[in-house]
Amino acid sequence: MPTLADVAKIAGVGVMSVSRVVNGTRRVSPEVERKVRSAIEKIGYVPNEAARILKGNKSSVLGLIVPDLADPFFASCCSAIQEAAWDAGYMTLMAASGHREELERRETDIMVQRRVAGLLVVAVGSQNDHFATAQKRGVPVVAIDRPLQHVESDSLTVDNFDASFRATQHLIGHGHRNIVCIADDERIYTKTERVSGYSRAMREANLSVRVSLVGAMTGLVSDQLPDILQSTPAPTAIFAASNLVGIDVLRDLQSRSVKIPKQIALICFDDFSAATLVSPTITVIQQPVAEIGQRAAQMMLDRLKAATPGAPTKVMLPTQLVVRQSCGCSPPRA
Amino acid sequence: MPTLADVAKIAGVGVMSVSRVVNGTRRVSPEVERKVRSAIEKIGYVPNEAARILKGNKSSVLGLIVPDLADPFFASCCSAIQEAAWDAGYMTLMAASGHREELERRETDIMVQRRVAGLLVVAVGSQNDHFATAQKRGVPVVAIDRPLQHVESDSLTVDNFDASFRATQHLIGHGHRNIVCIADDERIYTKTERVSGYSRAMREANLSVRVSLVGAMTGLVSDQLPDILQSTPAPTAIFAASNLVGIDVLRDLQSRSVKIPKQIALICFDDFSAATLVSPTITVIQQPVAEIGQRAAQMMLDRLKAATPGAPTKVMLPTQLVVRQSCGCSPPRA
DNA sequence: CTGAAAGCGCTAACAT
DNA sequence: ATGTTAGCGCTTTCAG
Repeated sequence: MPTLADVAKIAGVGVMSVSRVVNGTRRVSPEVERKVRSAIEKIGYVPNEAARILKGNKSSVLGLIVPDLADPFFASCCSAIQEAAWDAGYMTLMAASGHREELERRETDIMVQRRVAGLLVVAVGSQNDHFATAQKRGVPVVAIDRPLQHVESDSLTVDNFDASFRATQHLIGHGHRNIVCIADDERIYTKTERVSGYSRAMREANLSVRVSLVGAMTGLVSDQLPDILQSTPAPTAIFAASNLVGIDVLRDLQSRSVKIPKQIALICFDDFSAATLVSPTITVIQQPVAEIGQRAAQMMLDRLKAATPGAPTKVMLPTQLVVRQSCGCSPPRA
Repeated sequence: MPTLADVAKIAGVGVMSVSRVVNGTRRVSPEVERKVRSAIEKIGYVPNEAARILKGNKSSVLGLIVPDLADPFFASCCSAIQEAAWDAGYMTLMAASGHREELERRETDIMVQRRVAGLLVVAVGSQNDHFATAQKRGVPVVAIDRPLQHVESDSLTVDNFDASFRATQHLIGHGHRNIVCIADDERIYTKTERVSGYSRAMREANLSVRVSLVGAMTGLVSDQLPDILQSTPAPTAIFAASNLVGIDVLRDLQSRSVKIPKQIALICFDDFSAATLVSPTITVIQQPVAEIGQRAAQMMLDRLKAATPGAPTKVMLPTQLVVRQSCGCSPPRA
C-alpha cells in the first residue's frame, strides 16, 4: 500500500504538501498541486484512515445497535439513520443485539474501543451501565424508541401512551364496552406505555381493563385467543399492542371465520405492509419511522458538533391513527 | 483517554507486559498479570483500535453495500451477514446505495480507504470498476444476489432462471395456456434471468411468450393491468417477477374483484409477509434469505483466511416453490 | 519471562 | 508557500 511519504518522494515535494493537497487544508502552488496529483494517480495512493484517527482521535463512524436488523421497523430506522449520517460525512457500523443485553454490552464495548464518534441504540436491557461507560469515555449516546433506564442520555421516542389512549378512545367512541388489550409479555418500555394508555382510556370511561399477555412465557396467541373470545362479557374489540400480536390475532380470527369488524373490531399498534392488503384493511397506529431515524441522527450530529455535554435532549414524536376498516368506521369492502 | 503506557506506569511494569496481558499473546507471571489487571480496572483502560490497525494494516471490519437497507429481502441478508461476521470477530459497516451507481462507487472508495477487510455487495451498476480497484488494493469482494458484470469476483446468487422456469411449468401443468409475465423494467440481472426462465418454459410448451414491463419508464401496474387483462387471448395466469410487482398486481386484482385463482392464477417471485395473510394465500418462489447471507459471509471469511487470491468461487443456491392457493392447486379457503 | 526501542502513516506545530 | 520534526498508541523485534 502506497503511503503519503511515497507520493511525496515521487512528486519530489515534502510530505506536508501532499497532505495539504489531499485535504485541501491550505493553498498550494498550482505547480506542486499538479505534481502531487499525478503522483497520487500514478501509484494509486489512498489515505490511511487509521493513521488519521490515531492522530486526531476522532473517527467519523457512528455505531448503531438495534435488537434485530431484519425487523421492518428497525430496518427502516437504520436506513434513515445511515442515510442522514452519510450526508453528514459519517459511516455507520451496525450490529444486532438479538434482544440480549449481554450481547448488546459486548457490542457497545467493542464500538467504544473502535472509537466510534457516537452511539445510537435501541436498548434491550435494564442495566445499561455500558452506555454510562461509553458516555464517560466521551462517546455520546442517543436512545431510540425507548429511553435508557438508569442512565441520562438524549432520547428520541414516540408517544406510545397517547397513541394507545386515543386508539382505545376511538374504539370506545364506536360504542365498544368490552375491549381487550393483547400485548407481548416482554417487559420493555414501549409495551408498558401502550398498555397504560389503553388502561387509562378504559378507566376514564368507567370500563373494565382487560389485558392479556402473550409470548414465550405466557403462551401463544392461538392458545390464548379462544379463552379471550369466550370470556364474559364477550369482548367486541381488540387492541393489539404490537403488529406482531396484531398479525397473529388477525390470522387466528380469520381461521375461525370471525368477522372483522362486525363480531370483533381490531386496532393494531404499528403499521405493517399486509395491513392494506387484507380484507378488511386494518386500522393501525402509524409511527413516523423515517422521521425517527432522521431526527435521531440529527440529534447525534448536533451533539457531536456542539461538543458541549449539556443537558440531555428528549424528543417525543406524535403518532398517527390511520383509520381503515377493521375498527368499524367504514364498511368493509367499501 | 488512558493509554497502554499509562497502565504500564501505574502497574509499575513495561508496556509490553501490559500488551501481553491485554492480548493474551504470551504467558506472563501471575504477579504481573494481577498488577496490570488492577491498573486497567482502576483507570478504565480501553485499547485503541486505530493504533492496532495502523500497526497491522488489518481492520476486522467488513463493508456491506446494498441498494436499500429497508427492503425486507436485503435487510434479512444484512442481518444474517452481520451475525455471521460478528461470530467470526468482525464488525460490519453498512451503507445503502439507493440503487445509484455513483453513490455506490463513493461508498466503496470510502470503505476501501477505511481499510475494510472485505466488501460484500449487492451491486446496482454495470461499470463496477470501483470493485476491480478494491480488489487490486487487496480488498476481496463478494457479490451477492447478482454477479458483478465485467469483474471477476466471488459471487453468491440464487437460481433465478430455474426457479422461474419451474414456476411457469407449474402453471402450465395446471392447464394454463395464456400466461403473462409481469416484471419491473429495471435492467438488472435477476429480472432478466427470471424473464428468461419464464420464456424458456413457455417456448418449450409451444406457448406464446407475453412479457409486460412495468415501472418508472413503462407505467404503473394499475395502468397496465387493464390492457393486459383485456388482451386476446385473455390471460388466465400471471407470473409476477418480483414481490413488488406481485403485490401491486394483487392489490389491483382485488380492487377489480377478479377472483384468484379462478379467473386468474398468480405466482410471485419472492415471498412476502402478507402472502399468507391474504385470501387466497399466494403461491411464491421462496429464496433462502438467511442462507444467502450466511453463506456469503462464510465465503468472505474463507477468502480472508486463505489470503490466497485463487479462482473466484461461484455459488448458486436453489429456491423453493412454496405452493399455496393462488396458483390453483388447492381450493381457496381450504 | 520481561523490557527498550523502532516505526506503522498521518498531521499539528514549528521552521524556513 | 513549503519543508522538517515530533509523536498519536500500539505491537514487532531484538536484548536481556
